[in-house]
Amino acid sequence: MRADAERSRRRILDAACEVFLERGPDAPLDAVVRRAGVGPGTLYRRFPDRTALVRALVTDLLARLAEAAGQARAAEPDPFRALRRFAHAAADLRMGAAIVVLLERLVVDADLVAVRSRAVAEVEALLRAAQDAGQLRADVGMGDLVLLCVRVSRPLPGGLAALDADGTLVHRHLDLALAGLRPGAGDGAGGAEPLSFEQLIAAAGRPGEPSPTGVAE
Amino acid sequence: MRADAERSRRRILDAACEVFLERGPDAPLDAVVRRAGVGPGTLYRRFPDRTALVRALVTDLLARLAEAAGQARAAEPDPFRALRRFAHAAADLRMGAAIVVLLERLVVDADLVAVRSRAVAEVEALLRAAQDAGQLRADVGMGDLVLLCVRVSRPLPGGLAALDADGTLVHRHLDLALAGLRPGAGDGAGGAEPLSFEQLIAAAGRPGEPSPTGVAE
DNA sequence: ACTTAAACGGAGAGATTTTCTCCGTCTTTG
DNA sequence: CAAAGACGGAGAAAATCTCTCCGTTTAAGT
Repeated sequence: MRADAERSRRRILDAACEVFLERGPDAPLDAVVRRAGVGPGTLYRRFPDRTALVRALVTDLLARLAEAAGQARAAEPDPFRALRRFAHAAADLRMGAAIVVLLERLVVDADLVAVRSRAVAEVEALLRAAQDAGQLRADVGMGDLVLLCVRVSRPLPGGLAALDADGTLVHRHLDLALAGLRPGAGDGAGGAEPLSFEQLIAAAGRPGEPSPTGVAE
Repeated sequence: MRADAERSRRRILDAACEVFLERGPDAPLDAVVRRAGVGPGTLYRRFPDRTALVRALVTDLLARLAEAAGQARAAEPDPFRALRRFAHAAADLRMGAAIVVLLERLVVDADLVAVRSRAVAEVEALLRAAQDAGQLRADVGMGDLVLLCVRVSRPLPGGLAALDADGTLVHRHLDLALAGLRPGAGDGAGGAEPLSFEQLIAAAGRPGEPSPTGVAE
């Protein structure tokens, strides 16, 4: 692959990540094009249709997510700190959020299952370790962790996004939220069981929700 | 005002709240119409243009927000519990989120300043009381509180919204996040000063951000 | 340097979506 | 039960989005 082609691909993928994150998986590809600073032709040449783009993006992100989790585990002996480092890395890369936004749109084929399983396993290891060490509330599941990351690391709506151009606030709020996951912290977590990853996937894949932005038409 | 007119008005405002929350302040009014289950004529008769609708919505929400804060303060003697009650009420009413999404679009006139000041004062009282009682970290500002509410109570993206049709998860995660605001909790909040309300407003009103969904075009 | 194969940007046709008005019908209220 | 007013929806006009085609530019090998 030619060098400029590779560069374009990256720019498109990065732009798509941001755009889908902000506007949902039905965001105009036109917006991706503008954000990426390439011509429409370039996008459509490389990704024949929306699905191809989404699939490439998800695969890319899941791989990087698994990578980050592994690195966090290797770099931090303390289980909670490892988890925290991972959460921050995930936020930086806009990973959790993008993945969740996008997963629902895809027919999950074998390839995707493979890369997803690897990512889930890595993160689950982090979570388990922290819980086994008694450094993380027992009533917090993978689903809770992922959703927390999604919620905190999503770009703020509208002009508020400008508040956090450099991501300082995301990290600040992520730390605040993580503090709530320590064993001693606060009041019980307002009812309900820990949320598992399976529940998350089940909801995301649920058919019959026509609009991806969640608006019932 | 005729009874059915009043009913339509409410349905439109409620629908607009949800829709703007999910799709940003540029969401098609058409979507509001569909969600509200009224005809386009009805919307455009009552709200001549987008601005009129947004203004009415924001005013309505700010008033309810102030109301909720007052009630929380009256109902709970314990300052942290009062704050917590308020946060849950705000989440239920989708208030914080909607307000923040919308504020930026408006020329802030005297009316709006008045209703906004009242709301801010009420919430600030809650916050101060909790801090003075030593039940809330000192390094948390109004901005942090509001943003936390916004982040946690925003509808989840895409199909994930279905996970939380009844709002159970929002309350669960709100409690987790609030737990992170207790004085003892966790590690320091990843650098940075407390975020004030003024900073929030300044960012929201910042001109030169053409797209309200935050996509640079 | 030069050739060639490949990638690039952007104009623009066609399809789709969104805005907003007009009007015939139905509802509230006195 | 009459009149004033509200309602829904069809649809014209405008805006946006998708996707293709093609002349120009760029990278890589000789």
